[in-house]
Amino acid sequence: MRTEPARVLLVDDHALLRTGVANIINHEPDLRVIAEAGNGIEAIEAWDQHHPDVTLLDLRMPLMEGVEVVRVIRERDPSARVIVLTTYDTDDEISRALKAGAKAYVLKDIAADALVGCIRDVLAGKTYLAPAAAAKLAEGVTRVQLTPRELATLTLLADGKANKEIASELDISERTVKTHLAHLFEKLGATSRTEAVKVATRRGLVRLD
Amino acid sequence: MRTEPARVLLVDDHALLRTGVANIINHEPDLRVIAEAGNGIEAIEAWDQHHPDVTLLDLRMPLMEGVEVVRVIRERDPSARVIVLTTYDTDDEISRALKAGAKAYVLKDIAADALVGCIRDVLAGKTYLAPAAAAKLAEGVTRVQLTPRELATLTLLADGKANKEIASELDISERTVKTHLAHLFEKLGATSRTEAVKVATRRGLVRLD
DNA sequence: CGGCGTCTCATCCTTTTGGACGATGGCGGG
DNA sequence: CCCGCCATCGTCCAAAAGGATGAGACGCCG
Repeated sequence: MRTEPARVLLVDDHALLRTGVANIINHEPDLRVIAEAGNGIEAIEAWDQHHPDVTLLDLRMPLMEGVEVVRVIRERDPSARVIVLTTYDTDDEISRALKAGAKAYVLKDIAADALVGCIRDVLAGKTYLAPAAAAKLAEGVTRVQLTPRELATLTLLADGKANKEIASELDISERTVKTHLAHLFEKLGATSRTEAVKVATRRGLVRLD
Repeated sequence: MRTEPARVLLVDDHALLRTGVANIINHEPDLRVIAEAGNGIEAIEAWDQHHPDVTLLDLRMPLMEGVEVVRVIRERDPSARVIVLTTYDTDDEISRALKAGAKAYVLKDIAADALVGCIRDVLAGKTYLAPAAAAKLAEGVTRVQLTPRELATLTLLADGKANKEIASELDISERTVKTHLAHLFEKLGATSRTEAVKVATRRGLVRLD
């Protein structure tokens, strides 16, 4: 006798991609997409309603970020299995997703059978990292750890603000802003603000879009 | 009697999305995917080989940019029909794609039936713009037109280079760099280099990744 | 031919940035 | 209780950036 197929929740803001993935999954006798969601809020609702065996989740969605969704789901059920399926592979996003409790991190250029294999692995209790993602993490052994204030400063910096404006927004002196900036330059290996923004963007610490 | 189904070439570096879209298209009796490609080079090869009735094309691909693919295809056959199917909607990419000869610009969050409708429209000789894309273009009536030197300066600027380095790389005086920068600030509505990078990135004039 | 835009460069000057010292208070862990 | 990390703020100074103003050369288009 055969057991019931594993129940999959599919979350991505691109309907076209959902269709494609759903098709691949439903093609497998042991897997079945039981719900879809197009943003983070819907994802949580769907998860509450269905309690799927595994959730395929995009980061970068409207309304609620993917990492946050992972966190909420794992809060509801610490044994929940979430696979992050995304386009981007900055070391920051990868490590944040894994830290939040994702079991796997795969990129959207993955082949269909590899994705299916990954889902089965995760259902079997294993974890899976896309080679590219693993490499990014490895090189990130020298991971930058920014303090809250440094991150705040960096965010405003990337927004094109001047030191004076940053100081005023954070309600600190311009001198302190310079200190944070000096630390940022140090940690990011940059020598100027524009270079810092470039490096931070590459690493996924801030986003300009 | 019925005519042969229209032949579609599908180009995207995400295999999963190709599967999804192919599935949707092949579901329609009057459409058929006759080839797929995962990057720009393959796309040209496939086009040469098959001369499809319509090409669905992602911008942002490895090896060869989508806009360039549009250009090459339209060079081969000025009546070729290309639909750009992408995730991003910066006014710069939209207008460059249309200028290169794309017949339609749709985003990946489009619904399946809308995509099919768009393909039929284009096959019928019409054009189609995603509402979001159209809006971006409209607001971009005040489109910035950068001169070649300004763009070169902007690119190096976004790479975090100092004026002196930019001057040396472009083989001009630092003074001239400042002039270009001043013009850039003027056109982008920025007052500092970091702000200029932010605005330029948002508009799709440069990319940091 | 006579603008118009682009690219080039200059000088003068102010503001901003970033580096080099240093210094205080708080807080958590060994 | 001390050490290290974080956050805060100072001064002094040199370099970089940016604004004001002006100008010569070239090419294109009406």
